[in-house]
Amino acid sequence: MGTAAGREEKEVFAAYLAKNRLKRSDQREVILDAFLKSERHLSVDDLLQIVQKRRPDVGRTTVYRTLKLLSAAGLASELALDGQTRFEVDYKRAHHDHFICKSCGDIFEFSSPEIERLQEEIAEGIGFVIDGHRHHIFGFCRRCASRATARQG
Amino acid sequence: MGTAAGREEKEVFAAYLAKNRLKRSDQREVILDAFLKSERHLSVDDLLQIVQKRRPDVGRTTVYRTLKLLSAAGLASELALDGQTRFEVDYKRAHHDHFICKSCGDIFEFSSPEIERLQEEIAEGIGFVIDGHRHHIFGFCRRCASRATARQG
DNA sequence: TTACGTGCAAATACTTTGCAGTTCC
DNA sequence: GGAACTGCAAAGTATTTGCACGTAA
Repeated sequence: MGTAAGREEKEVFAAYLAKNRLKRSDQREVILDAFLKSERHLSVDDLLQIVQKRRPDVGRTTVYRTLKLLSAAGLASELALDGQTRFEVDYKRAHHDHFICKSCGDIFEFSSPEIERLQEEIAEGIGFVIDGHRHHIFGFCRRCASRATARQG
Repeated sequence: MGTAAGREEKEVFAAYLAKNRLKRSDQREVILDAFLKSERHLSVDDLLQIVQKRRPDVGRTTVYRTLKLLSAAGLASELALDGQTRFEVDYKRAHHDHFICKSCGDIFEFSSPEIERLQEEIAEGIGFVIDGHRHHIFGFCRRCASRATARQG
């Protein structure tokens, strides 16, 4: 397992390590593998727990450090959410933003070329050069919203 | 000073305190006054420093607590930025979002009814009920961008 | 064999909380 | 007079760093 899935990502990581004269390690391999399989928006602790099921001796510090490497390698991106950082797989994925349910915590992705275009327009107007953005929309997902409605009558 | 400017906001705060059976205090008054005058995006420490010029004995804890009250009273809103929370005056202000310069740290506001409308459309499509959003655009402000360009040639 | 990686513990940064004393109503 | 407010110090999170030891190349 962990051989076929995410093969390209693993190659990218290996290349990144080589290019920067860094070394491979079992820990990094296990962490990357777990991360690629997860396909979600993970906190460091989420990932640590998954990883420790396979290798209980992996430390939290190493997860932090590896996630940073993965970000640098262009495989992961960070999501600053209310004090906790979450990470998502971000290799050859179209840019997207997030709906975040305040009730169940679920995160839904969306993307809108129209919004991106409007951003650019506004930025140009004030001479601002865009380098990235984070667009978080908070509220209630379909399920939680209908549950709340039901409760109210 | 601090009597004419922001009078309405101060009344709102007084009303909020009364309604919740809370008490006024010199500290709260000084903090609110400094906050209203600042007209910017302040960290807790920014505000603490300003406040302490007038009342050196005001503690950081009280600033934290008062800003929370101001948020609850609808006078301030929080801006989660890279681990530090910033606060801005937010009473009867149109909703807006932020450009954040990665070089000088300056924050510029913008708003776009079009973007808001698009958000709503997308949300409807997945049955998501929007309750708020944060749209941070990172990059370089006019001044920093031109400086960088100049440096490169 | 040497530079890099690891885990632990300590340190840091931001924020909240417990508590004893003070102030408002 | 009693509940609320204050500041300090301590505790609580999330994250980073120093260090002695282990390991890949």
